[in-house]
Amino acid sequence: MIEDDLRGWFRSGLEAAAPELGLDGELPEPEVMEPRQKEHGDFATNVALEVASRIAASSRTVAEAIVAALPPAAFVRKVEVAGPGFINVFLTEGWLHDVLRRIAAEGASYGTAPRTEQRVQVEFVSANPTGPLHVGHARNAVLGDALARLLDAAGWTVEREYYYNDAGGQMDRFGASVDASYLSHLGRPTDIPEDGYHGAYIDELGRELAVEEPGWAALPDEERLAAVRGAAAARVLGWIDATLARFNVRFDSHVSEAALDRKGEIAQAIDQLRASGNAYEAEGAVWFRSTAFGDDKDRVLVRSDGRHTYFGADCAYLIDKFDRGFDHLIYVWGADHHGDIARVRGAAQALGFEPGAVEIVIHQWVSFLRGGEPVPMSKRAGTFVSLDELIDEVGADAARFHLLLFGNDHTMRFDIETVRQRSMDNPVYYVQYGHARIASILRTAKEAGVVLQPIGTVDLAILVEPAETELLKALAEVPAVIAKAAALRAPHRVAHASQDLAARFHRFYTECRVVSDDSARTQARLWLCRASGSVLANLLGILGVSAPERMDRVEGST
RNA sequence: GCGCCGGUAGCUCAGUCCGGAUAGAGCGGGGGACUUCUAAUCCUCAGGCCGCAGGUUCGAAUCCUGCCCGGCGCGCCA
Repeated sequence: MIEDDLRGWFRSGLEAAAPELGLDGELPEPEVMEPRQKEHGDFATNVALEVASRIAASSRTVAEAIVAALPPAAFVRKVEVAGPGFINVFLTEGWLHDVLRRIAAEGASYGTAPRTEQRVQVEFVSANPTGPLHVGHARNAVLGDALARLLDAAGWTVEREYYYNDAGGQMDRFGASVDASYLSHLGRPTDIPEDGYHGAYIDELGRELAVEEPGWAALPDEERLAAVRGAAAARVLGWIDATLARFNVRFDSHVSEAALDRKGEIAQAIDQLRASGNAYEAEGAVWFRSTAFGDDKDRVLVRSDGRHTYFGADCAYLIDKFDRGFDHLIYVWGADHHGDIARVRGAAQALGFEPGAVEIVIHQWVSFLRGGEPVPMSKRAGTFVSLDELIDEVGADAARFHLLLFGNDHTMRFDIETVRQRSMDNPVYYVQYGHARIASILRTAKEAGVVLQPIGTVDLAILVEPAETELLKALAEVPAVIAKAAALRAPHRVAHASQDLAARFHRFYTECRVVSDDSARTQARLWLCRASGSVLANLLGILGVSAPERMDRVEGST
């Protein structure tokens, strides 16, 4: 990457100039930045400003000395000292043309880092199977999925996991609700409990089970309830998977709390905490001493009625995860769970794991609106908008892109009316259109009988128009963007990069005719188009958004 | 009351981690560009006490302190 080359170059200049400047001790790693103003060059460093305060010299003097000590370098056209002591570098276009050759060679892997053995698990969605996914799950699903794709691009070996609590009070209420419907459909009218679930899907489940498993009605209450609850949960999990598949979200594994319990892992985990003195009994319950790990309160592992809490199961689940050999664990949680961070990391530490290996990515809430009006949502009352309906209305691509447009810790608005519009309000179509346009150009060239020559034989040096150069620069930045977005767990940076790349392509399209009588220019520009399309597809791929080969105009889409 | 997250153009948001030069983008508003590879596009103009007040620094949207406003959370709920 050019930035790395420049950083090393600046460092050698700095090191060479250090003795005469009287700089001793550790030298800072020069920061390479892209100046906002073109007059300030292609790249710049402020390293002279950084070190000048350490010695009695003006930062400009320091900058001059560093520049004088810089070794010769290819691609560097001009170096100057500017302002208070910035060192600005102007490059020849050759480095940009090299980027094009690199993209041609690397294709779909351009911008990604080499695969490493570092294994990371991303656990997300993890909604309990008490009902279909609704829009409230959308951001978590998309963020977790995009994060997994992004970390994969950054070289991690990634596994995506869905954990669900199929034991506990909520599941009991869900099971009792379906059971009531089940009995009613078999001629034993039964009211759904007051605190139960009331969506239409409950009745659907009850009816299906009544048809398929009428024999359960003869079982004792406990056994029948367990059978109904288990079968209903399995069906709901099936729905959830189907919905997520439509949303382009897939998992490598599903883990059930009840399974952990059956294997005795939960009891074991709690015993382990007791043995190490990190758990104690009080008020008839078993508590984790999370205050010893920075939490503001101790937390209950086993309630006074003998049932473990979700947190108790979480401890067993932590052991389960680490036992599977992950180097790093990421939990994707909504803002309402930020208070749980300290206890989970505390538990990791108490159980003998490296707490730094447990990372929680929090996202803020989404307000769903329809034409400016808030969409009412209550899961128990069954008045939520399901994720399936959202996908029906706006499409998976538009929903995903919109949800990935903003920083994780920003609350965001999602107006279903706006996002469904194929309008300029909708950046996803802007970016996708860029890709479709490129495909269209390549088709046009093919139909015109233009045969793309091997890139090694094409004179790329004729790509010197400002629109071409700006496009090349955007392509050159992509590896750094992906690396940074991954490091910051910030897929929205990828979304913004895709918009920027699309914008630069659209400008290039407007200003530069690709397929023309000038065959040398046609060849060079076709390679630029190919590279742009390939990189755009890579970026969209990280977002889990499709890169269409064509997009037909829609009526009234101006 | 305590904790976490936001507060940047009329609106929605980048930029804050790791301080740099004249703070960016989209939408909306004004004005332009289609006999040309898709006008779902492009160009141009207007629009900013970067919540407020201090502090650190050669330099602060960015770091520190306090405050204001909004969201979320705060012992055996999930």
